[in-house]
Amino acid sequence: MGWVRVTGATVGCWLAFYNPSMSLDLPGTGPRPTFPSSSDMPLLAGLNTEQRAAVTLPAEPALILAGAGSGKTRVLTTRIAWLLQTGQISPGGLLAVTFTNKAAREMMTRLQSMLPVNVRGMWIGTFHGLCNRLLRAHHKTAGLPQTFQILDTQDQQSAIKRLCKQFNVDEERFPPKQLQWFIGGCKEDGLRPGDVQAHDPDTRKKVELYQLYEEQCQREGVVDFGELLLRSYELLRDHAPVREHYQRRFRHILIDEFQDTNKLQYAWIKLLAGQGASHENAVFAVGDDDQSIYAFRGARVGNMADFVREFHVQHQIKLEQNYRSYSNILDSANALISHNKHRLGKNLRTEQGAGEPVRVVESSSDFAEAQWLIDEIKQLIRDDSSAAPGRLKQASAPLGGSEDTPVPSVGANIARKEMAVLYRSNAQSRVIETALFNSGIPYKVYGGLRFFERAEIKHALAYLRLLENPNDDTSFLRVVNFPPRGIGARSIEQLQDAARAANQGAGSSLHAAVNAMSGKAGANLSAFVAKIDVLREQTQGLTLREIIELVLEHSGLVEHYRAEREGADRIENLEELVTAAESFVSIEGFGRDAEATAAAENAAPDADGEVLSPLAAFLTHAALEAGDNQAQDGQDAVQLMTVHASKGLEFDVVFITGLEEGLFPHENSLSDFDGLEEERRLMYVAITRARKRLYLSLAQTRMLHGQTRYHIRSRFLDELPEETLKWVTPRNQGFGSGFTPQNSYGPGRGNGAGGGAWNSGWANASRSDSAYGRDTGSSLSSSKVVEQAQEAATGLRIGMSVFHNKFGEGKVLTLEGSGDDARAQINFPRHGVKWLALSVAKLTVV
DNA sequence: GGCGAGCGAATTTTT
DNA sequence: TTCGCTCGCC
Repeated sequence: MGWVRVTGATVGCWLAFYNPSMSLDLPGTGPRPTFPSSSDMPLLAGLNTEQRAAVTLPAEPALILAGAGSGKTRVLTTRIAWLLQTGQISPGGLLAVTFTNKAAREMMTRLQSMLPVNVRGMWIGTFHGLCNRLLRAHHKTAGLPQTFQILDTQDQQSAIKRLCKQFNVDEERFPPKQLQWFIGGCKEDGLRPGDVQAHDPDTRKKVELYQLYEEQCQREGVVDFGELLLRSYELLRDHAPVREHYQRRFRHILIDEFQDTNKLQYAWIKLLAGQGASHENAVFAVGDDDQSIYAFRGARVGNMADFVREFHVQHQIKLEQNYRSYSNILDSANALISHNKHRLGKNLRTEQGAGEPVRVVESSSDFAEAQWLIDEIKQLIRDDSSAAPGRLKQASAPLGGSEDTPVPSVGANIARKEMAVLYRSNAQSRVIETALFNSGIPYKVYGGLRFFERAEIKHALAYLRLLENPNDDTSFLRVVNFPPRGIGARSIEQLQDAARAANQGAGSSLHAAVNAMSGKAGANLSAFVAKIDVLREQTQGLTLREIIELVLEHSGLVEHYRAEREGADRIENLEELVTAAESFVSIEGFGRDAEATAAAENAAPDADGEVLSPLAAFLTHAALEAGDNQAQDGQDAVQLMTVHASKGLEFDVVFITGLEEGLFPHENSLSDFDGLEEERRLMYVAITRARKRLYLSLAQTRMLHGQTRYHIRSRFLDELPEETLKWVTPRNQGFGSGFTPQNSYGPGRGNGAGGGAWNSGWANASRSDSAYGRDTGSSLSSSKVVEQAQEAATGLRIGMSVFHNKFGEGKVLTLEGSGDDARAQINFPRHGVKWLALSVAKLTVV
């Protein structure tokens, strides 16, 4: 069965992220029914043995190791539904945590389709969403203003930059980026400035800045993402009544993607679960250590093992039955991941047949790779009527069979949106995009700016935030002179000085400091502040929509963009903001509902009883959910994304591109063992996205940072079992042999059995270049001349494989000089890139 | 205050 | 190569 994919429709569940409307049924106060035997329950129909076991586990800590495509989300949601239906828990008594809003939404949508339950009241959401909810309900206890604003990463960076300027920090020595990373890291480890061990001057300085940053945030009434978690962790840790209330309440805690939790998140869960306390709530953790690909941002796979140990987990269930892919694909994935040392151990299996072999294609360049991709995609889209002989229609016969038997071919009639082109890094998409664009194939790239991250939207939000919280200096600075109103850097500097000096040196917000300003600067600033203050008054009692419309008009934003040449899109987005607010309100039903909601929430001890205004709620929503990357879905388009972005998705056809050493695995990750293992897990994720057909592709040369780079093929290709692969282009040993781009794949391709076979060699470089409307011919040939000269002088060629006594086999990357001065840059897979003087080094051509 | 030259950096990313 | 940021000039 397919996955329910929720796209675009962000409706229905916003409330759960910021505004509680839980029912008051606490565990223990509800009925305590007897459980029907599991086989009677329609909920459980269609689950396999392991899935069913997981769903119906008793209320004890459990770890579900859920392989790719094993029905993880289904198990999680069915578990919740089962707990509810069997009366073991009331909707208010469970907590379900996900990493993304999308996952939370999907869970709620599915849950709703299983049970007639009001998911809006349930505590299902992201870590950040739930922490926000806790902090809003207990803002006084947590030491925050009720209307605290949330800084996203951009805001945080500008806040740090501002701080650095103010304290004359040398930004060369302490780049704001690095400080941001440092602060985030401390918070993730649960460390306040006073807790950080600093043994060197640099660290001491950073800690000092961390301290100052905290003070700044506190003064301004803003919290960053890390703070949301840490503050809520501390709230629970330091306030027993609050902690005990929630511990009593959340008898079941379910966590999705457990392998992605960081240290603080795990600690938070332990607190809520009452781990180590007299009674423990049932933590149901679902995850896959093989799909842990976020160590770089703090995820700790080790949490899985810690969880098993610390919670004395008795129930570990592996979901290894895969419902997605054919076995050639799964066997490849299994074989690859078996090269990792640190694993909990798991092997995917399928009842579908072998399916097609995994196709491997080597091209001469990234351009040729893109061109090949286009041709292949065209072939796949093509209607059956024009399909080449040997290509079968989509399988209707029983699936399976070896490579020899007719295989369920996906050779034709594949929807574009069922094809995904994956790459390791975003930079790789460019060439592919250009090629797709020129060939007129619709495509959609994931990544990039999201709706609420767009400059014009952030400007509008800044005005709105100032209405809610005039002390928000980040927002103040963002719009004080946007649209331009004659307030330059000098005025702002003066204002900042005044703010610092205010309150006997304790400092004040910029907004408050405006009074102290005089002269022309003072007049302009006063006018701005007055505008904000008037707007605040004018918007009293208005609906959210009216507030935003008023602000857009009076801020001058719309007017400003109207005068701009390319402002039309921005105005459109601003209009979209009104629409977003509108639907936000209509879905949340602000008003009666919110009152009731707050009342319910305040059942918690020490809860602070105000209702969040619709505007404040909307601003929170905007910060916690940045919105879709690209709104125009609905169109049938080829999907382009990084491997990271593909996690959790699946497609009939998957192209994994750029399988070259240095790219995938990425060179930056090669220095340490863990890095390489994470790259391998990344590759594992990529492979397991494919349902029916998988292509692995690599290019011998690639434009990177404006230079042509030579790569050898990824070690991952060599880690795949030969019998599941089909090398569509000849498999070279190493590299080098026959590096002559004269070969063309010519007109006769695409006629092989099983489809996609291709005659020989690589795409003709000039041909593919012309397809992009670029003429790189001259530069190609001139560099070729140089190459040839060097070849003659050294006896080596770029791309050639050579053998060195100490370093082993390597590939020639660069040649320089001639005669005794001749040297070569050689990439040795085991020893890295070396420069060798050819008069000294003994090299043998392989 | 706006614009253009010049410089440096350039995995992966959600909240 | 290309993007984003800073700096300096008009």
